Amino acid sequence: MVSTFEVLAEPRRREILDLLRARERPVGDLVERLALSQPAVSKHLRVLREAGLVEVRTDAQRRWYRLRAEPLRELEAWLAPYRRLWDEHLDALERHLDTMPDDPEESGS
Amino acid sequence: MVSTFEVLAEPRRREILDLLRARERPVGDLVERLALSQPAVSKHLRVLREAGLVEVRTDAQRRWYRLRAEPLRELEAWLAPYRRLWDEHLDALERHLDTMPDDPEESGS
DNA sequence: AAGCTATATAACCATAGCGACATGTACACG
DNA sequence: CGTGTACATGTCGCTATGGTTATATAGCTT
Repeated sequence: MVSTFEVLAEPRRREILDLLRARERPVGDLVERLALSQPAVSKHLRVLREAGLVEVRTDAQRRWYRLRAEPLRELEAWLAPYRRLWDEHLDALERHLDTMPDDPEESGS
Repeated sequence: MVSTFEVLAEPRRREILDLLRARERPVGDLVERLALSQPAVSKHLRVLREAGLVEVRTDAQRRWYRLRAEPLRELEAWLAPYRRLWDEHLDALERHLDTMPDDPEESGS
């Protein structure tokens, strides 16, 4: 099994998800937009499927792929504790700038 | 150059960041806690450094590594549009459950 | 049933990533 | 100034991954 992080490491797979964010799409549609071979796209879709990031619906020969955002919560959860950190750093920077004297030439080069 | 996504695909690197979230640490400390060889850890640290996810401070022979959360904003930014999606889906589920009649036997098997 | 369409799978190749071991480098200390 | 400590870097082997080409599968269509 592959973690959500590894699945998203692939730029093409992120592109696919971005495309599916707009709407459900058949494979051929993705192939066109990604300028990638059909088997390559199918392979990525398989990985995404096994990670639960997409669902398929069969309609005659067409397979319509749809986004499933739920596994992205894992990302969200991991990221959460870091969010406060960059906020803190920004605050620190602001405080720093607030206490700076207004002589930009001073510390040059 | 390596994208933040690829950098975070490695479980060990996420572990390293998680450790650094608590406090600045020298390499040896990370080696102990990760049960990984020192060169392996150094290699991961190099990747993290080049991605701007950590900073080093030299103190005699020790190198103290510190977290830099800022590049994680890229993740955050990518994730943002998806966040509403899983919220929407939850809402849809809730609405669905609200309109369900209370006869759990009906749709069995 | 034959043939076309849409997609999946198989087989193969090239490359990259991660690990371990060995070695280089920088600093402290006696 | 040689030795130990703390870390980085080089090299190598293995495995995994992503791409391509060829082929299998499934469903219309006539």
